Amino acid sequence: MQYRKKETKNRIIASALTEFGDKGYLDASMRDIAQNAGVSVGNIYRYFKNKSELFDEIIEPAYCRLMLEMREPHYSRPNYSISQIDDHVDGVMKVLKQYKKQLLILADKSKGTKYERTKEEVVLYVESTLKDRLLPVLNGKGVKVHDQFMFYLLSSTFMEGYFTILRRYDNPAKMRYLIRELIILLFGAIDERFT
Amino acid sequence: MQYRKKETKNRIIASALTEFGDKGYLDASMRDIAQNAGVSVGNIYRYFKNKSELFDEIIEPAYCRLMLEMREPHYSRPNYSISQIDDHVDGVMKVLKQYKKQLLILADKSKGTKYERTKEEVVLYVESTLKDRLLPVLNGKGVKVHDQFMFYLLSSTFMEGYFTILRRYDNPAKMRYLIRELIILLFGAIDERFT
Amino acid sequence: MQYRKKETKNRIIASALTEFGDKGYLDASMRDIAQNAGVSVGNIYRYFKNKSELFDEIIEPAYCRLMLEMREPHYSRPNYSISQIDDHVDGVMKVLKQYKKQLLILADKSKGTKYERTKEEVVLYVESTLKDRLLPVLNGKGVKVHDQFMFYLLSSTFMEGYFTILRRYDNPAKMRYLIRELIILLFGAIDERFT
Amino acid sequence: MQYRKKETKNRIIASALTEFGDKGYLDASMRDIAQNAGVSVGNIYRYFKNKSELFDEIIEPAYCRLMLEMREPHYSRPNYSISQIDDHVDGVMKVLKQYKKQLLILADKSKGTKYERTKEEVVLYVESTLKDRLLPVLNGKGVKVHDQFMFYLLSSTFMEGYFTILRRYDNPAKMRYLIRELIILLFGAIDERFT
DNA sequence: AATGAATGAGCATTCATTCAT
DNA sequence: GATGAATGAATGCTCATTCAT
Repeated sequence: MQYRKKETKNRIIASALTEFGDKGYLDASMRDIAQNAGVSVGNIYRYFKNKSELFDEIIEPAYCRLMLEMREPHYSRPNYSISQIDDHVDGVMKVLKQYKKQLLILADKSKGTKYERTKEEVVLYVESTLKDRLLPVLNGKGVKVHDQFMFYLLSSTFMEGYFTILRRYDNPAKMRYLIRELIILLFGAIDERFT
Repeated sequence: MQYRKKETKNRIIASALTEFGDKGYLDASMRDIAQNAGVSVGNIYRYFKNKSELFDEIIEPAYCRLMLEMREPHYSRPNYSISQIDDHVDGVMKVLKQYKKQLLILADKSKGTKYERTKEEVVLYVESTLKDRLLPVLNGKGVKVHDQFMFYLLSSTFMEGYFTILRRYDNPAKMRYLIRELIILLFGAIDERFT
Repeated sequence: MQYRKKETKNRIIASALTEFGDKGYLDASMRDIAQNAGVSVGNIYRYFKNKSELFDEIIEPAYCRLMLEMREPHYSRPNYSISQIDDHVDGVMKVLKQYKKQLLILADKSKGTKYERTKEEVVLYVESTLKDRLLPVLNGKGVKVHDQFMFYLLSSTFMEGYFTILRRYDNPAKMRYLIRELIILLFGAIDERFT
Repeated sequence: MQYRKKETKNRIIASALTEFGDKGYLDASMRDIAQNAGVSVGNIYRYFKNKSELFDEIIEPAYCRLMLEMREPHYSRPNYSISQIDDHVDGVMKVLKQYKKQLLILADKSKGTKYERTKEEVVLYVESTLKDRLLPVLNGKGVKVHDQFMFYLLSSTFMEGYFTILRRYDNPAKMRYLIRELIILLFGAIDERFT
């Protein structure tokens, strides 16, 4: 056995995930986390230095995984097709299966933590890949993009679509279907409008 | 005599708008609102009965205006055109000019108040007008909509687009342009996809 | 006209009398006193230095009058008769007509002020006159009083009887009748028991 | 392990009893209770939900015991004798031994709580038993009672006598003796006067 | 003489965190 | 390893008092 009991730690983490997901970092209560974990308040502090590090330890793996995933080439290759969309969705689904709760917390419940800008980071990243992919095409066709904020808007809108799906569904098949539709809706759309 | 009364109230309101906008209702601090307004804690309570009514008094006019606006016929008429989009954008712009900060608070920072479900209300309303408008058209064309959640997703995505624009811009002309683009992007898109 | 407007001062005093009588010194609210006097908060402080001196100024005359009255010889003459009781009641009634509210405040609502021990003072004084009057008689008859606290108890009981009457009735004739009955009840009683 | 828990609770209760007894419910300060108990403010709230429940938890047992005691038959049997007085005194003494401080708080320091009318309740109850017991006797003797308020006055006076004894003495033998004297004084007296 | 806006210390209560057991 | 008792700073709010007008 290790220095800390794995099972206790897991119960704390599970309880914290729910609490952070329900109330957000700032309004989450250590007492409630302890209670729902069936653990004493003090004992949490044997496993985690404080509320902030409890949050970090729970959220960091999801954050890292997300950052890695975002850098996968199939999110930024310069053209896309149905099969590429499916690569994309496959990749996303793998992350979601492991980290759905954490990602929702990252998106909306991380105010007051060092992760509070994660959603914005992702949006900015998606925006930049959108630009890389679409601008050359548009320039090649002589289209002048009047407002580059449209890329940001599209990116942000896209991400919110994701989170809307995440919040509603657990069924992977369903999620996969809807994400696919969302991509086609938005990026089918943007290609047509700009090209 | 009124002796600065109006000006103090305005300073409190301005400070509260910022505080609620930054931290949300629950995490906003009356002490901080007072401090940033350059006013003593106790003095706030001359103007507002308590934290909850301070929030209400600031947010309610925006909420009412929003609800009225939403019921305007040009948001739900059964077909749309560029000129109708412009009606829509005109209406929205009038609300935004007055209530931008308040609407952003309504959208994301009103947890713990009676307004906490406003964004969801609006999304559901938009969803239902979308269905009313598109379903007959689609049925008329023999298109079978496989998943009605797409209406919700589109509605939610649309609203988030709005709020993204709001957060970024203050210039009305700019906002008008972007909202117009957003509508064309999403609803141009959806018509094509479903029809 | 004097330095301060008499009428305003009177309105404040009347309002304060009611407030102190209802809630006692500590729980009385300067705001409420001002409101019920139809006067601004700040203005009270032109007439009275602070809450404590407002109380003092209202209560002091009654206190002084009470102390004077208590020293009147007919309260302590060494024997008593129906006519002496009537002297007593006459004296008391004169004080009550002027100072009923104040006396009730002195009795029960002066916690936190320098008058908080007034009731006790009076009880002790009555106790001592009781002793002066009865002890010689009792000794003369060879009666041994086992517990001098009985004098205190009788005195205290007597005073509470007074205040019970005061609280209930405003009609002087009624009060006079009841006070007379109370005296006969208690002091008729004590004479018989001890003699 | 319970680790001082019981002892801390007792210290809080003791301190609260003193504080409520000194200042009354409304003016009692949780800070002061904590300080005098040698406990931090927050810790009180581990043991008692709030000020109101701290008061209730301390006072309720005394209140219940008092109400039970009051309904004992020997307080209302239609005639009385020395032995019955001793039953009465025995009963009262048992309550007093346990709940002296609480009864004094109930009597004078419970404004702002659900117990604020307890003394009045008791007085009214005693008044009604007095009437039940004396009126038939008086009617039987052809005595006309001119003013029924005398029953209330006697009852109130009697109760105040009780509380006067309570405030002064802790010695049970002493209290027993004085209560006995008080009853004989007042009810010896009343019988003679009315009969 | 009067107003009522403004102040700030005080209140009851909560909660992340520490620590004796 | 674990408990939960204890701490104290922070919160929303009130109120006697002061002061600019």
